[in-house]
Amino acid sequence: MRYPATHKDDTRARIVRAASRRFRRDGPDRTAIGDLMGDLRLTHGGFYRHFRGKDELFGEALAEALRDVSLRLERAALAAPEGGRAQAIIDAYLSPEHLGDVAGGCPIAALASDLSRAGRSLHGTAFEAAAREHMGRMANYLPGDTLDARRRTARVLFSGMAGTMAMGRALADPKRQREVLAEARQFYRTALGV
Amino acid sequence: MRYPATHKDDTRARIVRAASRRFRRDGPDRTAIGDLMGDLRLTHGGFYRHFRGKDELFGEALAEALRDVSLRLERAALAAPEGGRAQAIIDAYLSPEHLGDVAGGCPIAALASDLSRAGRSLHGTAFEAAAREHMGRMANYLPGDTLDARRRTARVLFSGMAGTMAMGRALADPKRQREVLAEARQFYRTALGV
DNA sequence: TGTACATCAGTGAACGCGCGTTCACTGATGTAC
DNA sequence: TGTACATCAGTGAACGCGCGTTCACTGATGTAC
Repeated sequence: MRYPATHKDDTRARIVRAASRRFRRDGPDRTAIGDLMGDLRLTHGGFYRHFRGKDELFGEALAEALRDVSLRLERAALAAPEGGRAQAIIDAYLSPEHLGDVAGGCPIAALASDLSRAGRSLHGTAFEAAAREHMGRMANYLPGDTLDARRRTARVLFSGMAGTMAMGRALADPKRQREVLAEARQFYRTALGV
Repeated sequence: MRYPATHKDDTRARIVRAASRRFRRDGPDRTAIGDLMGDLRLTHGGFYRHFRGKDELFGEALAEALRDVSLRLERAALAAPEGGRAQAIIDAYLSPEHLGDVAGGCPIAALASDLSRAGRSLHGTAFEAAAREHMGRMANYLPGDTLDARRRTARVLFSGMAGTMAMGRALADPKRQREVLAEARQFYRTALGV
């Protein structure tokens, strides 16, 4: 082989990482394979040694992005004292830093309508699994009597906060953006009683 | 003139209406001018007699869609008894009918990430005005001591419900979709105390 | 140890397609006389 | 009332561009002998 045995896996992983950022920033329709490969100083032709096509990459990139964000939120939760973990998650998610970092932020917020359009075609993909995992992980830090109730809360909370994040990013004025985030943090903390 | 004086305005309005449905259903990048004009049995060339380009149409179509939805929600509110209006709005928005009707539903839910990407370029457009109007109109039916507080609630509520709607549509199983809607209706009613 | 060969990640030209936009033209009707 | 002309919404060919995907080729390295 031309390259060490790990090289191909390495390249593949780097493509997924670059894609997860570009997809979040520009959306799937405005992300070109050529630009993506250019991020790694490669050319577009080589892409097909790693993926069947753009759709396959989209699913994987989305899943990785969500796992990333989810683990980051978990770290924020664990850094807070036991009683303040739900609040820590809400504050971390609805932070100005997150609003400013589309490319590294929550893929649900960055790609809400693309996911909605993908609809049934997402069924059974790595992203669906990652979403379930994410809701389960977050449920551990949310209030609720049963695990099921906490999972329900996670679904409503995270889809709601993603919507607010998307709308906040559409605002032109940074001051208004921060206000909306603050309003939402207040709202969700009160709603959850944390 | 070849056509009656009202004809051109008529055609323009019909283009906006068709566009508002196609944009919501397929997203701006997958909506082709040719298809759009085909909806009215016209050809693509004539489009430029009415609009400077696709972007101009996008802004107008979005604004009309939001005004439409907003007025529909207001009618739902007014059909309910005085104490139940906020609930009526939440129930109408988070209904299975709305989930099933992307093309005729809330453009914030249908186009959240496209709006987020549009960012500053939305500033000063008809859509921005329509969004402000919508939040103001809804504020009339929400709880809160001051108009400003009710407006804040409207922003959080509608961006949140839009996110939940987008995520709900991404689910493959209709039963799960209805569950998520019911959870969210419960959540927001409780949060607003209505 | 040295040599010939096989492998395969990556290259870049080419193909096909869809789409936004432009533009010369059409033809039905209103208007001027 | 009748005729010539102007108007302009709409037509459809054409242009230019970007992009996903394919494919023959490259060339560095591992392997066989």
